[in-house]
Amino acid sequence: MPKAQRMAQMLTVAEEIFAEQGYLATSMDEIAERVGVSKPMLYEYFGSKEGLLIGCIHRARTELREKTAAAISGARNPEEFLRLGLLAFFEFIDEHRRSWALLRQEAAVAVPSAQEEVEGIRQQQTDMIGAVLASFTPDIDPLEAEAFAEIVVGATERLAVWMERRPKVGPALATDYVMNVVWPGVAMKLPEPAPHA
Amino acid sequence: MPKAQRMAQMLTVAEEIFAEQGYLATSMDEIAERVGVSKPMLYEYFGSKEGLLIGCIHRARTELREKTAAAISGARNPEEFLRLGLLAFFEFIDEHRRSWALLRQEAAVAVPSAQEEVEGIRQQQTDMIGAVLASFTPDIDPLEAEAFAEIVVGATERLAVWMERRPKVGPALATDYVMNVVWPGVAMKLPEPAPHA
DNA sequence: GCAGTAGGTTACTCGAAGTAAGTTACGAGC
DNA sequence: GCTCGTAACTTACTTCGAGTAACCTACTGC
Repeated sequence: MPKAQRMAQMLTVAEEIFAEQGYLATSMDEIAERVGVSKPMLYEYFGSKEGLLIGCIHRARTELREKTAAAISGARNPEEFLRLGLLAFFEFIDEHRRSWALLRQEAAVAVPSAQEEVEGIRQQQTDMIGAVLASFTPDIDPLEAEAFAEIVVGATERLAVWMERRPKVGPALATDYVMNVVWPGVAMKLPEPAPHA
Repeated sequence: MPKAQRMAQMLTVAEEIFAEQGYLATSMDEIAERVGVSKPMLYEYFGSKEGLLIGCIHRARTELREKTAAAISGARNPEEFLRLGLLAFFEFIDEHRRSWALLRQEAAVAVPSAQEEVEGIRQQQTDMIGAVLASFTPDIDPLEAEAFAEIVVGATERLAVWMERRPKVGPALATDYVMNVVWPGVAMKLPEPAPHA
């Protein structure tokens, strides 16, 4: 099997097993076996167990970025921008329930570099939100804008975890909850009273 | 050395080394050596490496609960309640910068039971916030109240991490930021227009 | 002065990450 | 239609660290 295809397969299998059992409890031999290949192949392509984990996170991150970019491209005002971005995120999580737990929870633990990958995901989010604020209300205190972005990301992540325990709460409702809490505080800082498009 | 004292010392050393190097990169031999004792003593008192980690988290959790309880005991209205609780949290984080990274990031990774300990911390927080809302606005939708609590906890955690990158932002300012964003959305649901005590 | 136990150690096992060295499949050039 | 190079793969290790068995020692109450 060609390299690219094999790597993709390895990532898929690894993501699944990591999510099932946790990073620590999973052995490279086990992943190799389930891929149908021997352990050194994993090392050939990913360098280390940590490298494999990072590969999983990186792929998810890329996918999330693309979906979000597509979702927000049509927004015309900051509220819509934020809402569409949040919705894209929650939908992504909803589709990846299992892997999500892994990427968020497991990754953090082990390796500094996996940590960085995860932070990269958050960076994407905070940058996006920061950009919304800055473009629509240029006179906002930059530090406060940054804090706001972090708050929204934190709230969103937490609600994503919560969503898993509350099956009745889907992406749309989760988005509403975040917007309800967070938007009034922002609208007060906007130049015009937040036009509803 | 008596058991209780030795255990406390072990926790202190473990917390420090885990925070420095990460959970995975730390060996039990290393911790034992720095404590000045042999490895089986760690196993005698904590059962496993995971047990040791959980011990660290548990101790921090207990301390946080006590500080928070003390801080909010004097609050007279929901806004003050929330503000004092947030402040206590940020101050706790501020005092434990190093350990904080560990408890939040490392714990998640490894072990299901460590995960539970960390969730226990969040549970404390969400329960507290949920209680505030419920007691002051009894007619709120319970699911929405829960969502709100999760949002506040997520926002707070995220801002705590951010605080470490922004040394100028201390507990007081962090509390303000969270309140600024989050409070207007809640105040709208309160029976009276949120009296400032 | 002796018994029991709290606090401690040395010296192992075992499993999993990571590696060295070698093997097979297969397309390009003659 | 053979052969050379390389991409894809394997077997058989080494190494390191979690966890354990078995044994030691000093103090405390009787």
